[in-house]
Amino acid sequence: MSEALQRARFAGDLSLARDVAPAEIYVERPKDRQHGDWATNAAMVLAREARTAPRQIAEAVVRHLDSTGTLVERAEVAGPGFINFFLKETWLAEAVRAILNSGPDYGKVESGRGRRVLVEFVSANPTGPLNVVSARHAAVGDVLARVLEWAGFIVDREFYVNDAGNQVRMLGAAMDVRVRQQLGENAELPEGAYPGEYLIDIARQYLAEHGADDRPQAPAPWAGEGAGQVAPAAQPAAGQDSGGEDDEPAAPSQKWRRDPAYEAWLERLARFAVERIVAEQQAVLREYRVEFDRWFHESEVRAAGGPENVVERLRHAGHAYEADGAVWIRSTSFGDDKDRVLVKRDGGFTYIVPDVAYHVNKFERGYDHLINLLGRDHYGYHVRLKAALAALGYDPAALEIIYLQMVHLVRGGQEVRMSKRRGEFVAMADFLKEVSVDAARWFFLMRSTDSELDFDLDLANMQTSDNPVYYVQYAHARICSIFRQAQAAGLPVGEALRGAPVEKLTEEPERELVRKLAELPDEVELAAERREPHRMTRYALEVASGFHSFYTHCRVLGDDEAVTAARLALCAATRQVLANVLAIMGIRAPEEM
RNA sequence: GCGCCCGUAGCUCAGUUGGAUAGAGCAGCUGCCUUCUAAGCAGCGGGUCGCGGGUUCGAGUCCUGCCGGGCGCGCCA
Repeated sequence: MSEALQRARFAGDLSLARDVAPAEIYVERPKDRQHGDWATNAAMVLAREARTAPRQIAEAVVRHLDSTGTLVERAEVAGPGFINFFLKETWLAEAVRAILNSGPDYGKVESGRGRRVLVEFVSANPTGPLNVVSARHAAVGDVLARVLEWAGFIVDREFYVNDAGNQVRMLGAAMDVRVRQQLGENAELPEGAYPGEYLIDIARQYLAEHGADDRPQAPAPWAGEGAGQVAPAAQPAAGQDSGGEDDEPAAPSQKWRRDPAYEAWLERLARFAVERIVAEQQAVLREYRVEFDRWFHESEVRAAGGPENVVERLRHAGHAYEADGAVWIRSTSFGDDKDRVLVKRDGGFTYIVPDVAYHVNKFERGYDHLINLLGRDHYGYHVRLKAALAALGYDPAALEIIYLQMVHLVRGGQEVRMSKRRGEFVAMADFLKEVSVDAARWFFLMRSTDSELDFDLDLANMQTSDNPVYYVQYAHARICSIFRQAQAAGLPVGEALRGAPVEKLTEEPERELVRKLAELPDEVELAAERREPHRMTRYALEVASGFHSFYTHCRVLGDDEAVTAARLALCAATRQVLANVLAIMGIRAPEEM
């Protein structure tokens, strides 16, 4: 329909102004119903070039407008030069039929044109359970992926597991201590190790499955006096984690010697722990209705020599150099404000190298576009990553980083501090015992990604009014209830409604509701294009509101057979739209409440 | 210090890339259940869009300078 408007408009324009870039010309739905169903600012944009008053142009355009064969009833010039289009009444009936015909596919659009997109999100470190912050990332990432799918992209969801490097070694060290403690030995966590209680269970499991016979007899490398080699700074901080861990342990001050047997033992312990922790993360995310197409392990990239390859390619391309005993990338040539170390003086890779290798891998898998969701505390990282990828010859514009703002939990009007050190770390699994998945997903989706989010536990838990999730679900349940009654009364339901006399929908609440339902495809397209999944919550509320208003003003099951059939058709269309938009959000559409 | 984000009703936030009279929920007040779910509907009150300049037919939106809050600037990950 908007295409028809475009064509009509251009046909009118041509007689007046010559080629004009239509970039700033748009057609939109006016906020005020007085201003028609659609409006365009074309005349005002053209005014300067045509050196003519906007109203004069608008009037000329309207005179030349040929709307035969379109849904346009008439066009009016208004205000400073807006052209307002009023549609024929029949378009409302057409809209209802279109929804019923498309069913579960209603709202899908083709703006993605089949392009392949990889959305990487959560990617929390495999060193502990997921926290509440990950729940926001999971909801936003998953729904962004769904929105993109509805917009015609081919989407894969991926979770990057940082199961290599120093932090994993620290995990092994913490495991070693927990194992010793299980064996009744007096052991203390080294500085920088993970203090979490969860490792106690995992240590117990390890002993149950493997015993401790292969444990090296030497004292722990961080406890001894004769430290040989300088250990790398070991702050097992957030990694590509979603952030929110503000009280990570400090880096160890003592030296740490490297004993091969001990390193191997730590490696075994760490691998065991990572496996358990990742399995736990997978279970929690599945409960949260987030399914990843792939859990990509950093160790895969490492094993394939990815990091070495990246450094080699950069050297070869002349973008890497040596200084101060380290290897650097000349990222300043690609927009970074300083060069970055690739290979540390001790021979280890900095975090970015395997990460670049991972992104090279993504490109090699044929994706047209990459989207990463990162915590706000990682801001600035994208400059480095893009610089490195550009240096390797990839298009940095194909990588898109979305930063998610912080989450604050609120209970009883008070902020719940999320702090590991103070023992108030809120695990996602515990969080989901308190809040339903539906409510959690909704509340995390509600805000735009670059807005901080206060999660009100009291409100999300409310099973009564005030809770927006229930408001929307209630609308769906109400419709289902109507259909139960209709069916019992032998009225037409399901397929039979396709032939309903929907032109009988003439009451204002009915028309308002239809207009809202007709917006779903546009909403999907906008949400996908602008990466704004939070639009879906807003839209769902508007649909629900439109329905509740219709419901109280227009009796569905009435005396007039034709009106009843038409209203049932409207109910069916509304139920379909609600079901579809809830499906996009991964929230249930209950049949009764 | 440099960079980025945020600042809109008492509170939490929308605001369709610069459009017409700035919206919603919560909180407050007033009405509406003999019939399809009142987990609902209708209405009232509530604003210097942080402050000052600028750009233009037109600014919450763009530019600029301040003010306030947050985050980032490691041979950490």
